[in-house]
Amino acid sequence: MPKRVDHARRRAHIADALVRLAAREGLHAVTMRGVAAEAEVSVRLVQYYFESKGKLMHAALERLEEQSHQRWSARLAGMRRPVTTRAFVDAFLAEALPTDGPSRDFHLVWTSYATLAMTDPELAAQPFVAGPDRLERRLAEALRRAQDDGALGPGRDARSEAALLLALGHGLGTSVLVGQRTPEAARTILRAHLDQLFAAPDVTSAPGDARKA
Amino acid sequence: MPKRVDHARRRAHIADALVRLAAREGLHAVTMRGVAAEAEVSVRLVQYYFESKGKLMHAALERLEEQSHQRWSARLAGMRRPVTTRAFVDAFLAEALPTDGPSRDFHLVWTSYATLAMTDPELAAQPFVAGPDRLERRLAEALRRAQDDGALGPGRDARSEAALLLALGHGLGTSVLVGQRTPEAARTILRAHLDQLFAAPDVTSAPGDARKA
DNA sequence: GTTTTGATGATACATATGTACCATCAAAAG
DNA sequence: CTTTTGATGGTACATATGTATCATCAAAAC
Repeated sequence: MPKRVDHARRRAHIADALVRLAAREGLHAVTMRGVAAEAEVSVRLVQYYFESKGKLMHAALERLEEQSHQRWSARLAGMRRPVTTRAFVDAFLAEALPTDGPSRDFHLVWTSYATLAMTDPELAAQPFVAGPDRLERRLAEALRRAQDDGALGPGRDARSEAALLLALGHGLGTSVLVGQRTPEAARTILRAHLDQLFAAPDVTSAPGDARKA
Repeated sequence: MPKRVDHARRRAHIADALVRLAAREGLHAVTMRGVAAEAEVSVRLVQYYFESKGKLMHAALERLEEQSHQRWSARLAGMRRPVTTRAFVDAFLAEALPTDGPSRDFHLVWTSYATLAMTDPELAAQPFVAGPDRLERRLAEALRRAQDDGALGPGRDARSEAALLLALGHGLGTSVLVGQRTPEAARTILRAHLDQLFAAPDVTSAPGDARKA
């Protein structure tokens, strides 16, 4: 047998090139030749590791998802224990907004894919439903726990609030990507809402929560 | 002089065809030939009334904006006077979500344009900032009036809440377009938030009766 | 009636793009 | 060494697409 190569590595390299290209020039401008150039490989190689452009697009989307999951896990792992509900939700929001470069790239390309999936039946809409759905369930669960602890305002529906937070995150993220708002402004709005949501009667549950001046 | 034609009418006809096509097969699938076929005219005519594809895209976007403004005005005009703040905001939300067919088409194509504008410097990002900005100011103004009347919960920042509502509307709209949520579910979430926002203090006031000083 | 000119049609052209095909190289197996 | 085969390069081909060019038609102006 001749030289063996780590296929997963090559595929990841090329998929990353696609994401970079899409983040820079738009997903609509992604082409086989463009991806090959960005990855600094020949077009043939892109064909070799991904049968067709459709497969490549799917693979890049899966990689995006994987990376997102990875980033989220890393952030969770880096948090001080025990993780309060407020801290958990704060972390979620920080990840939900396009702040630094990589995050911006991720959100931009992800949004592009989502927009594409609205009409293209080839592109499974599943990732755009399953992913957020899972996050929504986790968030709802966290909020429910907070509610049991009395940290959540009364008359709140955890499920509904979780869905709201997710939608709000996406909406604010879009406004940032379009250039309407700065990440800081978006963050401020989000935090204000959280302060309202977690408006405790008089008790401050855990250390590390932000206080308004 | 030979036969004269209403250029504005022809341009509107073709632009509408583009929007229909984009709503059905995606903005990325919009092509000169496709638009011509959808409008049932020759490609030459599309070239004749719009110099290039870029101009056509710009024109269609402007038309979208115009139609949106038109729909909003019509809804406002159809409301029973006097228009309470809550009713105003409700109307805004109803317009912000993709409910019926035309609304869905509008939001889908508008979102596609916005996604495109994130990377394409040709497409002025201005419409995606100026439009929402204006709406945001109007909303903020309405909320401020409501606050003066005591209809808004205390400790609320009208500006911030207006921005939140706009972002929330977009986020929920996207979740509907992707198929994650039904329009009804989105509407429910939105209404729940509004109920919270307009939660009157223990003052017993008749719902829907926001009197002006 | 002839001319003029706005409106419209058909088509050619250069280019971009996805994909298929053929060739080469090098390392492992015999 | 020879053979085998995974990895890679180069390129041709069919098609789609934006745009330019040539042609036609009909109504208004003379």
